[in-house]
Order: sequence, then C-alpha cells, then structure tokens
Amino acid sequence: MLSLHQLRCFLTTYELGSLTAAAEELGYAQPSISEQIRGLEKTLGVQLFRRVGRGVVPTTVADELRPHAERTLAAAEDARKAVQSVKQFETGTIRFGMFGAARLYTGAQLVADVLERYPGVRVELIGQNSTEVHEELRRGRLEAAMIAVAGLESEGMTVTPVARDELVYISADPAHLSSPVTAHRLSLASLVMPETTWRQVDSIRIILRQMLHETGRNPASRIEVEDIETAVEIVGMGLADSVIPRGAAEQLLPRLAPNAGWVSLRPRHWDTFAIVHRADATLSPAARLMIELATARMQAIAEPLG
Amino acid sequence: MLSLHQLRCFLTTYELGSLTAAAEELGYAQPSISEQIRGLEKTLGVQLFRRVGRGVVPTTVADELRPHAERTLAAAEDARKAVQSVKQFETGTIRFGMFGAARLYTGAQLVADVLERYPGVRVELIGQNSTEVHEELRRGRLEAAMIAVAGLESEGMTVTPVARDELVYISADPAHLSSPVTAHRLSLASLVMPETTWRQVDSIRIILRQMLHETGRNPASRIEVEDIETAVEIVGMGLADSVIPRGAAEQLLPRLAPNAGWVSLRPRHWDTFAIVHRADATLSPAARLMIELATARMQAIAEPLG
DNA sequence: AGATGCCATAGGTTGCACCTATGCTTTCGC
DNA sequence: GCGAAAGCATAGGTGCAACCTATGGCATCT
Repeated sequence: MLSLHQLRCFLTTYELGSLTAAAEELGYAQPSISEQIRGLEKTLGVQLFRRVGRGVVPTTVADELRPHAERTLAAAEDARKAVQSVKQFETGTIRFGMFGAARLYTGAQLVADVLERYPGVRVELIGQNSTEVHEELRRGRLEAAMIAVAGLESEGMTVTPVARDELVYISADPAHLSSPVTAHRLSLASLVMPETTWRQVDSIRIILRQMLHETGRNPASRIEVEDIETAVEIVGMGLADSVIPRGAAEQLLPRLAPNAGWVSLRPRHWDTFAIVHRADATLSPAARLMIELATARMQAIAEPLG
Repeated sequence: MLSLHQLRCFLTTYELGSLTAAAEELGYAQPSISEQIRGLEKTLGVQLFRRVGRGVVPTTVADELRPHAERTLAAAEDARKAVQSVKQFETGTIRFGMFGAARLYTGAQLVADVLERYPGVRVELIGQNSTEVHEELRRGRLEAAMIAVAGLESEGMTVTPVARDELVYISADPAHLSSPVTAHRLSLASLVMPETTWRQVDSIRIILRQMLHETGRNPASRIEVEDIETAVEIVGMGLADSVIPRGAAEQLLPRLAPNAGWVSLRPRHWDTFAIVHRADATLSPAARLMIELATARMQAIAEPLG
C-alpha cells in the first residue's frame, strides 16, 4: 500500500542522489530509507533506483514519479495547513444555533463581531425554529446554540441562562397601555401571535399559558402569523394586540408600528435566553467563541443573568 | 504523522457518515477505522467527528479537510497510475545509448520504431562518443547501449555482439578502388579520419592499428575531423581517402560524395556492434524493448551475428 | 594497495494496525 | 415503555512493519 512516508523518502533520495544523505536529511538511519524505497518499489512493481556501486541513480520511472510524488506531498501539506488555519479561525465555517428573539436582535451584530475578529471565516447562524434547533443539537449536527427557553424539556442538555428580556404587551390603542396588563385583561384581549407553526413549543406562548392558568382560561389568539415582524405590523394597524419581548418591541415598534406602544405585564414575566449544548460534549474553540460573543451581545441588550 | 490510510478512512467515514459502514466499505473491522480516525484527530489536534449516540457527525473542520483529503488521495492515485503506465510504455522516457555508425544509420529508424509501437513515450538516444557512453553505462546512468566494440576494455560489462559491418576503403580516385586494399597500401594512403576527439577509443582506428601493426607502421591520417559526414565530403573532394563501415558508405556516398566509391580491405575487417550493459544489472522492460528493436534494425542493415 | 564512502544484510526491539469479544448508549419497533 | 437492534468505544491479543545498531561487500579516491 502506497504511503506518504515512502514518497517522502523517495523524493529526498531522488534529490540528494543518495540513501545515506536522505537518511541524514530526514533524521533516520540509512537502512530505514533503504527499506522504504524497497517497499515503494515493491508496491509499484518497478525499479526506481539503480544501485550502482557508490550511490544510487534514478531510473526513468523515478523521473516520471517525482512530480507526482511532489504533488501528493504538497496536497497533504495543504490539508494539514488548512486544518491548522481552521483551528485558529483563519478560515473555515463556524456554525451556531440561534433562535427566536435572540436572533432577531443580535444576529447581525453577532455575525459582524465574528467577521471583525476573524476576517477569513464563514458564519452560519442556524435557527428556523426552536424544535428544529433543539433537534439539531440533540443529533449533534449543531454544537451549541443560544435560544429562548421556557420550561424547555432538555434532558441531556446543559442549559446556561445568560440574559432575560421582559415580555411586554404591545398595542396601537393607548387605552390598552394605560396600566400594566394583568392575566385577566390578557385573557380578554384579542391577540396576534407569531411562530404559528411552532406554537406548541414557543417560549412566549408557554409563559402566557402558565400566566393564564390561574384564570382558568386558555390563551386565545385571534390571529396567527409566522414571523414577529408581521405580528407587529398587524398590531400597528390596530387589528390586534400582542405580547413580545421588550427588546423586540423597542426595535420593531418605531419601524413597523410607530403609532403603537408597550406596557409591562402584571406580574412581570421574562423570556429567558440561554446557551444550550449537549451535556456530554466538550465544546470546540469555535463554539466557545460564539458563546462568548453571543453572550456579550445579548447581555448588552437584555438584562444579564447569573 | 499524517498518512494516506488515515485520509482514506476519514473520507469514507465522512461520505458514509458511519464508522461501521466505512469499515465494511474498506474491508476492515470497525475498531480499526475508529483507531485511524482517532489517530488522525490526534496528529491534527482537532476533532473531526462528533460521536453522537448512533453514528458520527462531521465537524466544520472535517468539512474543511474533506476537499484537501480528496485532492491528496487523487494525487497519490495519479502517481500510481503514472508509474503503471510508464511500466507499460504508455508514457515516460526511454533512454538508450547508441554510439558510432550504429546511431548514424539506424538511429532515426529506431526512434520511429519505438514511437510507432508506443505513441506516448519520449525517446532519448544518448551517444556523443564511445567513452562518454561507456562512462554513463559504468556509472549506471545509462542502462544499456548498442555501440561499436573493438577490443573494448569492458570489465564488469556484458557485451553481446549482434551484427558486424565490413570496413571499406572509400576514395574519389577510381585507381584506388581497382582492388582490395592491403595493409601495405593502407599504410601509404593519405587518410581522413572522423571522431578525432575520441581517437584513442574509436573502434575503426583500433582495427586499423591492429591491421597495420604487422607492417610496422602506425596508421597515418592526414586529416582529422569530428564527424563522419565531413570525412566523406572530404573524400568526395578528392583530398583524402578513408575507411568507414560499409553501411555508412552506402548511405553517405551517394549523398555526400557521388563521385566516390568503395572497395574491401584485404584481409577483410569488420566493425562489430554489440549490446552492452552492466553485468550485474537486471534489465528493465524498456531497455529490453530497445535492445530488441535496435538489434532487429541493425541486423536488417548489417550482417547478423550469433 | 589501503582508506573511505555507500548500500545491503542481519538481528533485535518497539510500536502500530489489525482482529475478536464485549459493554454502553441511542434509536427503533411493538 | 421496553426489549431489540444498531453504532461506537474499550480491552486484550497477535503479527507485521518501522526503526535501530552492527557488519559485510563493493566501488571509488589517494
């Protein structure tokens, strides 16, 4: 079986024209080189050097092999270098999960942070929805993620809360915003809720369900939409009210619903953002980097925890 | 130390997404693949796969490594193929020594023979002069050669005579050609001799020296030139006579000295052409091919021996 | 002719690559 | 849910290969 070591020995011998010189160059004893060359000749079924008294002389087959051997060794060296540069974030892809409001208002900045520090890397922010992210984490396809957690069943997962963001009630009707919204008022409200596809696992809905549990009512949403921007626009049109994280409200209301405002819930509730990864995993440098940067960004915007 | 085997195991595992599948594909037991991957991860200092319950998942570093691993393996495979095709004369260089009159009147045809049968090969016909060829043979830089031998000191060399060519006296003076030329007449002649640089080892001169030895004279050449064509032209101009192999005479006289003719020596003498190679060498297929073709060509032109 | 340089061979040690057997964890099917 | 199946890791053992030192043979240089 062909090996890189054989090719290395061959090339050095070819260039130096001597087994002894090659052995010294490579730091081996002379018989070792001799054995490697012989092995290479055997696997290829050809003679590469003529042993002629003092020294060795390459055959025409050796002439032919040489450039190929050089290419092969160069390719192997490239492979090694490529891996090393990935290790040092000089290149390669960093993949990180980010779901919900977290991505909504720190995603772009987080990507900018990474690109600034490591110009060569590609960044993938994965996060269509929480179940998908959770599944990717569980299957090991995603190493770590920052997601909104609310009573998330995460057996075998390490969940490290890093920040919380207050859930606020948003409305275009000033009368609805005159005082903090209680569970009772919430139960009577006409709501538009995003993330309709993942409603069972959406952290905000889970929190609202817990809040309304005491009133004996289920959270009633009149309108279901897919993304939070659409929900905010609908609120701006006065068609319904909604409950979203305060950070999202501060970012989206001026842009999408300038006539709407927000008010706290009573009692207050918070959406918790956490770093999540498999409990058994040892995190890669890239993952640790993303966790560090994402945590910093999130804590600069929302309320730090822990 | 990086190895092709590790890269092979890595690639197969990457593609099949499973150590077990890779093991089956490559014909090994599963722990062997596991060990190779672990070794590769250790030499590179990175994790390539996340072991996640059932199956393995490549990391981003593995994504980066993959194309490089493919290139490296492809290069190694190219090297192997290149050597194999050289072995089968599909490509590569065939080097053969050929000196003296042998090259003069079979060289081009011999090259044509090789190119016809093996269109991909390069051919090098080495042979500036006999000593140089002999030296190259002795040093092993040349595997085999067909040269004119005349009492050639060839210790350690295997000399296989394949053909002989009569030495003839050429002249532009018909009177000189009326009867075979004896040693006596030769000693009185005014000669032009080629191969002046290598006069000490030129086979024709050696023969002439032996022939004239009985007359007590040394061969006297009035004119010394480098190549045989020039000598023939000088003969055609009537400035001197010469002694050359009959094959050369038949080829060169009509072209370079149409008014000249040739006559035998008395007694007749022959220049002997032989295959020469180191006694200890096992000949490569390429060398055997050249020997076969050169012998055939030479025997078609000159008088076969053995 | 002797000294030197270089490759091959011999003999022995270590380590690696490979195997089988088994245990642990996850996933799948009933 | 709970066993069955699938997949990787570990353990233990064997054989080969890579390495070493020591030495011999041959060619070359002085």
